Amino acid sequence: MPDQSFRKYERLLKRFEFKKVLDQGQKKRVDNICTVFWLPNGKEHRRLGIIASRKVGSSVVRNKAKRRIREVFRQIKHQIYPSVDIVIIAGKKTSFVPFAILKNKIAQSLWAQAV
RNA sequence: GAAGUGAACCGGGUGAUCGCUUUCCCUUCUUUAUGGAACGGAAAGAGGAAAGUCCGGGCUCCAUAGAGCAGGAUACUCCGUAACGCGGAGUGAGGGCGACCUUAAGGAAAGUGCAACAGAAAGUACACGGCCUACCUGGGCUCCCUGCCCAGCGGCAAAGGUGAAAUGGUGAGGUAAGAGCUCACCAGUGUUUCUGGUGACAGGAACAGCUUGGUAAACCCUAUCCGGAGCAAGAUCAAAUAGGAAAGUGUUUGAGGGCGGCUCGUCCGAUACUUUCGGGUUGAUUGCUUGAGCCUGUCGGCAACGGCAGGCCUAGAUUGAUGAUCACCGCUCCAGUCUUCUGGAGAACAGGACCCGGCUUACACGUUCACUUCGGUA
RNA sequence: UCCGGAGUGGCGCAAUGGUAGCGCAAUCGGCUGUUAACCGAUGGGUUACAAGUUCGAAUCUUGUCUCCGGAG
Repeated sequence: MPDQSFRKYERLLKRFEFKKVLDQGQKKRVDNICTVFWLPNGKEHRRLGIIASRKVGSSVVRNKAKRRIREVFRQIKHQIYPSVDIVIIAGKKTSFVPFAILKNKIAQSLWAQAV
């Protein structure tokens, strides 16, 4: 059983960290569901940041989108190149597509980047 | 059985695996130490509206929060409450066959304003069309008086049409014509008074004067209440940058400041303000959850609510913790089978951010109680 | 957390208690060989929603919804 934990040092927490990834990283859209940015960070672990603006919906919908993306990252993080910062911008459909589809789509996009 | 009225409740449950936040315990690492980090274990972990931010408080700072003006809010009565614009019980008015519901419900006899169109007139009432010539003046008819006709000076507000609204209504008397001018009854107003009620008010009696329009969710008046800002309040620690430069203005004869405006008062008080140039930080801890707290019982009260006794401890995040997968049970809908099973779909509104009391709004499947009207049967 | 503003035909805007209007757009007709321009006509509104005050409400009052903006 691989480690599926998701601790605080694995997250992006500051405004400038987000800005660096968004400005300098590479971008890919995932089928109207969300948008993924990535940038190598030179550390020994991956870090994830999630953006869910008010356009996505009410606070219930926004929090649900964040939790689902966090869950996907937790399950697939060992398939990703180890030292990279990732920012995912949630879209309106993120909270409503079935979880298996969401997981496959995000995994594919990150897998393609790793190769 | 149908239609309806008013309250109260619920907001799926159990179990498993992985993961998140906080607290406690143990071990290890690090640190002079407080402390910090990691593995493991245990416990706890969103709502009835957490929402809108519409009111009221607690708490913190500004003076132990002061006076007046301005400004704002409220507006039948009594009670409840920390307080309220909230709640309870009543009163008046309006609606409904009824259960019951609605109600910003002080003052128009302090003043200013407003009322389209229509209408004579929309307010110190007026006189379009009308009615009348008793009194007075002039003219005519008439032999004269009496009398008649016309006009004037005047009198009148009954009938007319308009409008949302036109100065009480009906009847009789009265008169030149009329009029609360007088009378009877009715409606309404004011004063005094009796009875009931804590009170709003209700019921009755006497007298007065006949009558005073609507609008204050128009300005306003009256009464009561309100100091300001808000946990990004406030407090502590650490780091970094700077204790900058130039010009102008004011000042111990008091500058300037004390978180909405003005005046006063009071406190602090030696540097303050404006413009231009240049530079830098926005971390950690605390506030932070024991509170007008929740549950049970009992007593007082119609009730809201309050007193007493016992028990309980129940989120504290900061890119912001509740998710993913699975099994079973329960609910709703659809299809098959066929009278109890199988399969599929679905389960709302919605997420704490200092904390409480209310109000308002959103809400799936449902449950319970009390009452009303109509119909049927006995 | 606190504080403002707006909502009227498809679009942009008027109307400060008294018949809901203007421009563009739309539809129809004319002009032209045809289109545009031009000329003439026509339709289109629960004034965001719900209550209330008033004889009468887009306007006044209260509550709600949606959108936009500001301060720290």
